[in-house]
Amino acid sequence: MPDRDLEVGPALLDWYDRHRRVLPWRSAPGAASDPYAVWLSEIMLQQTTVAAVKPYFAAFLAAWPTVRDLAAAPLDDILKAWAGLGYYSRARNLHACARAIVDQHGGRFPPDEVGLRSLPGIGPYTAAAIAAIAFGQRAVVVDGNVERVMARLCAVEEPLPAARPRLHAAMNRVTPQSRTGDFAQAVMDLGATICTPRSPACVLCPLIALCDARRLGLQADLPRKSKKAKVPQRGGAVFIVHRSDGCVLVRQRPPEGLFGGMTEFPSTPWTEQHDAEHSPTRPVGLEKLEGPFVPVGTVEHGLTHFHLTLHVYAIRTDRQSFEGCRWIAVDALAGEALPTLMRKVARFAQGLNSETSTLANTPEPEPQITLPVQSDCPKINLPHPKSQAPNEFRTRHMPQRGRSRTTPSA
DNA sequence: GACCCGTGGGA
DNA sequence: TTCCCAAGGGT
Repeated sequence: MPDRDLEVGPALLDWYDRHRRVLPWRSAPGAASDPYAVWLSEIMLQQTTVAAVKPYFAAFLAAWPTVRDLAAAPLDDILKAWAGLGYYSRARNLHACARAIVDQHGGRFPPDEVGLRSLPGIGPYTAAAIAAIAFGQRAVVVDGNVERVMARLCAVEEPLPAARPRLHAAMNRVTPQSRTGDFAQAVMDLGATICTPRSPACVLCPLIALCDARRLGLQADLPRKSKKAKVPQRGGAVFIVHRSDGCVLVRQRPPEGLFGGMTEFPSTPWTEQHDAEHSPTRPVGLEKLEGPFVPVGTVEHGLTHFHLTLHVYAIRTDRQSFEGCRWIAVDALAGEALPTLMRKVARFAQGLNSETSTLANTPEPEPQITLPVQSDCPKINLPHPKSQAPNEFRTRHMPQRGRSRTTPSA
């Protein structure tokens, strides 16, 4: 049905001209877009919601208005600004990509898919998106939205991810020769607002007359997906080592892997058979640390491949140095490259710093030490290194502390 | 293809 | 509560 394929482009572009979302990284209709802004937004939007990206996009653009500014920045500044957004390899690749643009491409983005694809952090989707949106190239842009829309439009019943080649081919057939960038964003807007994963709003859809799934009544069942195994549980102990001057001990994660390059509180490895009752094992580098360990609560955190329970211990010490660690004032934690997981831990650090530890002086009836730390997690997010970034990030309240303990629990 | 890699919001 | 999912990329 090649006629149908030709109708999709005009129908969708017409809809896009009337209903496109207004987003900070989008240029005005018809205006040229800044490749740097397009690239930055595309990297941030990988597996990340528009709402989560907005404040980070604004902060980055304010701090580093051009790719040269970004390339000149220390990686750690970028990690600090990225903290909380997740998938931190994106930030490392962002930095590497900016440097490659400056060092190998004269400070300009390659205007074609092949050139873009060779840069760190730019895969098939992002290369196509930048080529189409920023450079007006005809490219087949396929992300999760596009896959869903194509699966429904063409009633592809083969489950993902096996159906990918078929869905890419469908997008290729439907992509017009001109306004490719607008078309790609139109499909994504449609997927985000109408052709949604659950209960699609077909009555509002500009493609309703062209949609095979709708015709067959399959729209709610597509795309099919192979189901995923549930995530395992892991646990560990994390230590807030604090001095009387209000400093706590932190260290950097290894440069690659989980939370690579980010700041953390020293902790044991996170294992599947962590025993909370067991005496807390000192992390590598803290072997000389002496008790008493004061259990101050637990932190729950969901990650992509496992769920983590961290048992938090506070330890007072006068030792001046620990292998691979550094001291930092509790008040300065907000400016650190702390991932959200560690910001949850950081909540327990506040109030531990005074000479008369509040832990020893606030008797509470509650026998439980475990504290709920859930959705209202720590927005201890940072002011920005260079600019004074938008102050939508700020520390909130302190967690309530459980019963006081002054004796070693281990 | 299979895994790894974060986080927050909605149903 | 639990599960799903969001403008994916790297290995």
